[in-house]
Amino acid sequence: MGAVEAVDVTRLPSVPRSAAQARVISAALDLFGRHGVSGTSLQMIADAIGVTKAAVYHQFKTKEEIVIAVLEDDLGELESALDVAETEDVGPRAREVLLDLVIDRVVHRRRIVSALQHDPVIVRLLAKHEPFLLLMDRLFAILTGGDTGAAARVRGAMISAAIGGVVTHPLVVDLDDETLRSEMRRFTRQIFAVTD
Amino acid sequence: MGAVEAVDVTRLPSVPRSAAQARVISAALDLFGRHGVSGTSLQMIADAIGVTKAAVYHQFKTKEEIVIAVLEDDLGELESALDVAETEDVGPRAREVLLDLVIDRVVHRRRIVSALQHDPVIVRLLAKHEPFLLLMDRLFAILTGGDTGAAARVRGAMISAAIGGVVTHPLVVDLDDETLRSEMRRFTRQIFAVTD
DNA sequence: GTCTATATATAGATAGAC
DNA sequence: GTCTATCTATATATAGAC
Repeated sequence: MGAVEAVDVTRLPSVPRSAAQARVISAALDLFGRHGVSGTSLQMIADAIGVTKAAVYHQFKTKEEIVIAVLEDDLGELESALDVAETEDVGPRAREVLLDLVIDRVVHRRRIVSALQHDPVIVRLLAKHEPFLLLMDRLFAILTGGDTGAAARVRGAMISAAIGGVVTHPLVVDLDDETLRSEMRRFTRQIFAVTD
Repeated sequence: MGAVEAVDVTRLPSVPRSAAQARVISAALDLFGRHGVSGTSLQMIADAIGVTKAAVYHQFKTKEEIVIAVLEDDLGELESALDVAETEDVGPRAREVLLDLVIDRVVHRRRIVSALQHDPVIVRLLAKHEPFLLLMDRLFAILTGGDTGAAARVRGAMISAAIGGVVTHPLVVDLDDETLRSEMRRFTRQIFAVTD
């Protein structure tokens, strides 16, 4: 037998993209963030790149494939953050590392994150996407410290929702990234310091 | 001059709805929550009620008018909560009353709230809707206690995002409403008790 | 990899009868 | 208040040339 690479189904597939595919993904990510998936047409994506619809369809057979490609790129970042955090033992230290990485990630892309996270099309897609569900398990394990009681889960869910949602909140739109990031860190730590 | 009712532009218009209009609004609210505004067609709304598209268009001239009607109904609840909270002086007590009312509101409609709040079409609409912006000012004034510093605003925004987002979070989907509500209250109070 | 051209379905919206 | 029928624009998607 030849050297066949074993595929690790517990991890996101890392498909190599052509330059043309990368252009589609980048334009789609921006438009999905601003208009939602349903509010973004193939024509809008094509116009943003400066090609025709047919050229986009040459790269991805369907619109859904574009959505999946966008999500795989996006979730790759989250997977990396989890890999780093898991080098620490499960516990407050791993949680702190993870939250710092996640906060960096959402602040850096604050114009896009919130809308994407709640888009009904994306929510539906991810709910049946096995590698994503495994990522969420890893994320929540660190966030709750393994505690599966109602209190720990509500706390984890609220902090997760807070971090994902705050970056586009009207109350903080005029804050610069650095201020927002540091205040988010400070407040998050304060919460854990007290409720642990 | 006759008895002309003065219109209070600082409050939401309370337009009396016919039964047919109420049916449209109710079906639209449900569908917007599940598919987003862009993902919901007039045909879907008509099918949900059991009439034709033309019948829906007889009640509302455009799709946007339906969205606005849905939001006015929805925000009416928020306005009532603010009216109640503002009978207390601005301060921790008003904040506590407001948060309890808002938590009740989002838990009661947990399947819908989160998607609606982040829908790009709705966000755009509300950003130029004066009565809504005034509601947000009142909400944030109570939430921050009038403190306009970065720390207070990030805290207010995170708590606001946490409450709006937690109710549909995967970590808590299996919790019943009562447990979720009481844990949300407990955690929210704990945060304020420590960070005030 | 990108183009023109086209097929097919469905979107939002209106006219006019009952 | 609801219907049938229809208009126009745009959606996803494909065929085939360069």
